[in-house]
Amino acid sequence: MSISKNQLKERFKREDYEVKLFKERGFTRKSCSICKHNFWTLVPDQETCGDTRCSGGYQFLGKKGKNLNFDETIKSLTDFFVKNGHTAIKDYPVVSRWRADMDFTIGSIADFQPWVLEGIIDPPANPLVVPQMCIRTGGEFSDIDNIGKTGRHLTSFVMFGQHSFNSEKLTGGYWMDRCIDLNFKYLTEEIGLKPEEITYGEGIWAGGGNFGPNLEAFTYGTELVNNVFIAYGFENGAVKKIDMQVIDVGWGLDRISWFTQGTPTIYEAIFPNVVEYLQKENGYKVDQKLLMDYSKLSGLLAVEEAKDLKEERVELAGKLGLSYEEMLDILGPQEAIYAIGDHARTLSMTIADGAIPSNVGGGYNLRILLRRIIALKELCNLQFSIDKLFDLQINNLSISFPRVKEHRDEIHKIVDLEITRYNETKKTGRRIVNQLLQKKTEFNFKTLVNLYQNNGINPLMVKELAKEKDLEIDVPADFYIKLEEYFVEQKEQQKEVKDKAEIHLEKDYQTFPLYYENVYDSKFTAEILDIINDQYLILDKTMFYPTGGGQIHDTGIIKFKDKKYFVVDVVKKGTSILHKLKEKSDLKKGMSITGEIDAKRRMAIMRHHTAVHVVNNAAREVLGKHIWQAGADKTEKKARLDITHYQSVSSEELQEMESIANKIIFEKREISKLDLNRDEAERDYGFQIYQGGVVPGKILHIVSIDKWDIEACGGTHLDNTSDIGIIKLTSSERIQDGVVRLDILAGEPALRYIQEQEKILKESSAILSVEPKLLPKTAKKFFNEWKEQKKTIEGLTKKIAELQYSNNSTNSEKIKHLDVIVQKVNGGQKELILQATQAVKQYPNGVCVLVSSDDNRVALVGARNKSLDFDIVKVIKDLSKIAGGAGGGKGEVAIGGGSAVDKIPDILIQAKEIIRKMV
RNA sequence: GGGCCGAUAGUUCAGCUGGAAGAACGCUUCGCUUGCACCGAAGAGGCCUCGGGUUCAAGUCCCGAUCGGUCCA
Repeated sequence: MSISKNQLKERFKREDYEVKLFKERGFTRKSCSICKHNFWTLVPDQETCGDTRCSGGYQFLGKKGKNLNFDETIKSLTDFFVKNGHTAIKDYPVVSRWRADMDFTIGSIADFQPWVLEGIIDPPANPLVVPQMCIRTGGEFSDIDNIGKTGRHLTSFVMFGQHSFNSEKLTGGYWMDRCIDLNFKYLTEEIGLKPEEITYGEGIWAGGGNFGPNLEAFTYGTELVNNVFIAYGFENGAVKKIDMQVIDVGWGLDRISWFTQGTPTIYEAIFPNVVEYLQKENGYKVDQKLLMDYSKLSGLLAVEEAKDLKEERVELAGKLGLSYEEMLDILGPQEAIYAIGDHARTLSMTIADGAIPSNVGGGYNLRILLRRIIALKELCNLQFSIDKLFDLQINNLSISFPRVKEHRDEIHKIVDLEITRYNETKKTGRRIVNQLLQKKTEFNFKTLVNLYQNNGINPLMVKELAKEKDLEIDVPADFYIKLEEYFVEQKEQQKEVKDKAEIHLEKDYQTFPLYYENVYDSKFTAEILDIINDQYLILDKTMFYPTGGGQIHDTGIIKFKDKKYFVVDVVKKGTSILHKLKEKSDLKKGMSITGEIDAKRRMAIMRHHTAVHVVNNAAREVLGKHIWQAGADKTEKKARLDITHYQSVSSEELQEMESIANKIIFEKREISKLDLNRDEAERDYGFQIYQGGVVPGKILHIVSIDKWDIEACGGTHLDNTSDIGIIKLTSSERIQDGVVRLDILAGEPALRYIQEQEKILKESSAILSVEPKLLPKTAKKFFNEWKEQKKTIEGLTKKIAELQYSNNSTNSEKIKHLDVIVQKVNGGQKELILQATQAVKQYPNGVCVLVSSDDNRVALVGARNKSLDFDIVKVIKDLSKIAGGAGGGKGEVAIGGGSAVDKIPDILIQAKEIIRKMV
């Protein structure tokens, strides 16, 4: 399946690109004198293809055209294509919940993957156009660091998708001829280009295992739009025409708008008021001619080719007649302003669609964007209000995407919270670096990596902090490259995921699901379509729900005549539902069986599942409109609901949700279920229905709780909320930044939980002989008393020790010049230490060994007077050996012990013996 | 999704190869002074996050959980 682009290129010949328009108008096919790519033009002596590099940069800057702003451009394109037989559909959210393989919508075609492109469901219209806002925070197109520097890169942009779908069963589609006709027509008639100003460059597009030819429209040194024709794929290594051939034209809407206005950069074209605001607040003005020259050259920066951007920019400065430093000085703030505008726009859009800055997933990219806004603001010492900045971008976006302004409050709240968190991190970072500086730690690579990875302090920050202390720190120039290598090493060590052994089906069977008809039914009859390995039963229809959509499968029995077979697992494979029997069986294809699901278990599962839907909206009511379901799990015993939220849920909030959820039960709300076509459902209810994430298939099972919650959900649900009985939210935890997990019990398990809690409460209060109401107060009292008594004991032990050894009449024994005390006492290790040290204080030549049997173990402590030269550690070590353990210590005090309690008398004798031998 | 780091007094943290829980600030009381981190003295304040394990002995070593931070895709 891996064929290089060059190999692909050989496949496509002149006839693959020569569309009707080229023949009719007399376009000539030429090879670009610079990049050698083929292109089509109406100007016979044109030498170059028209791409930016080959044309020596952008030629349209400063040249006003149609002057279409962002929103006018959307309208212009929409009107044109609708007029030409396309249906304009509503754009999709930028958070791509319908796809498991990515976080954000990265292209208009993503709206139709995978269901439409795989032919499973029909496109909502054919042909169609969609103004799709897209987010790209990384990759070759928009390395975040380049935003603002190249004049053309954005992290959010509208890809105005023009799509035509062609397959055997679809009608209305068109292919290359009409596509290029329309393309040419729009560029000439609507944008006002002269036919000879347009060239079409030949290219190959490849992605996702498919490929096809593409024609890029160039004019005035810029690519305006790429017409992609996805036609081929691979099968067993051979190239094959695919069943669904798609035209994927993604009009770079922001760029078109820029082109028609001829502003220095794309940023002035699409959010002029933001650029203006940021400049005005800072009294920043830049020479327009310099800016224009700079922008023209910036367009040449070959970011895509992974060259060293800095090197190129040094060159660029030279061309402007400036040194690199001068350029940064003069134009740096301008670049920062562009980037800040871009980032605020992306954040507004993504948060509005339900994303939250976090430490995992797509949320991390958002966190980086926000932190860049703050970092750039500080780096260039810019003055402006973050709130105002976001308000401006929210207003801008809301003209064409009105939903953004509905989320204004949450956007501000989340942004504020993130800024607070960032400041905290920086504060901590400052402290850590200062500590390291004080300790005169060497800032080597390892230290820098640790600071960066663990504390989020990048080398630049370290350098700055050091500077504040008048210290110069050497940061390796290739820090990030080295870091990259370090990551690669780590990655190689990672293990592969083990894949489960799966049942492979030879063919697709159709099992009709009975479980939607009447969810309270439990008995049915069916015919065996097939049985695999004598254990996996496939029926023509079934009431057994297969695991899916976060809901666990049913269990039950299959009966044939008088024989019973237990169903222990149910899974869905395509359109077949497999019933796993507990044991291998003698059932055969074609037999007629009766089935019965475990109705009690099913009921418990349904209670939990419906409860999850109820709680989901309760969360939205209590916490805010930004709440989306981020995952769920429903079983017989409990349910789990993960929701998107930017901070931990307090116990008060949890209780409020619980109250609201139970109110919905008391109100006996009806639950209706209906099957709708996917496109109809999306149209009527919006993307809110995808709470549960990816729902495959053409027909969606819509579950609707009266005036409360509507979701596309394949699970089984009750008919009325009152059937849930009771909902108990037992806990909430923040499983990651931006995601909170709620633990939910419904029905019987909820009751059992409450009873269990009550039992614990009663048992606890019985121990303390108080009524449950007084438990907290009493517990507190006891805890405080315990603490006080602990202290009293400590004080008393000390006193006892002082008293006991204060008079010389204690049974000390002279061994040579030493005053030796050997005693069996009571107490633990700590008390022994206190007593022993007290004892030797009384004798200038004092040596003390104390033994106790504490908790079925021997505790041994030895001490000597400070001024004495005597190895007490050795004594204790030897004695501990007798006790069956070991000991040690340093200097004046030695500690040891063992488990041989019966050896204590012996130890007492040996202690004196050992000491005697040592002096 | 994959890593990494951290949790000790009210706060910020130290605690080495396991062996008697510490500092600074804050707090209380007294003294000296009354003005922008005053000074001096005394004192209170710790289930060392939780649960297992190793050990005679764990704040310290190992495993797990919880919470927090951070980096990458």
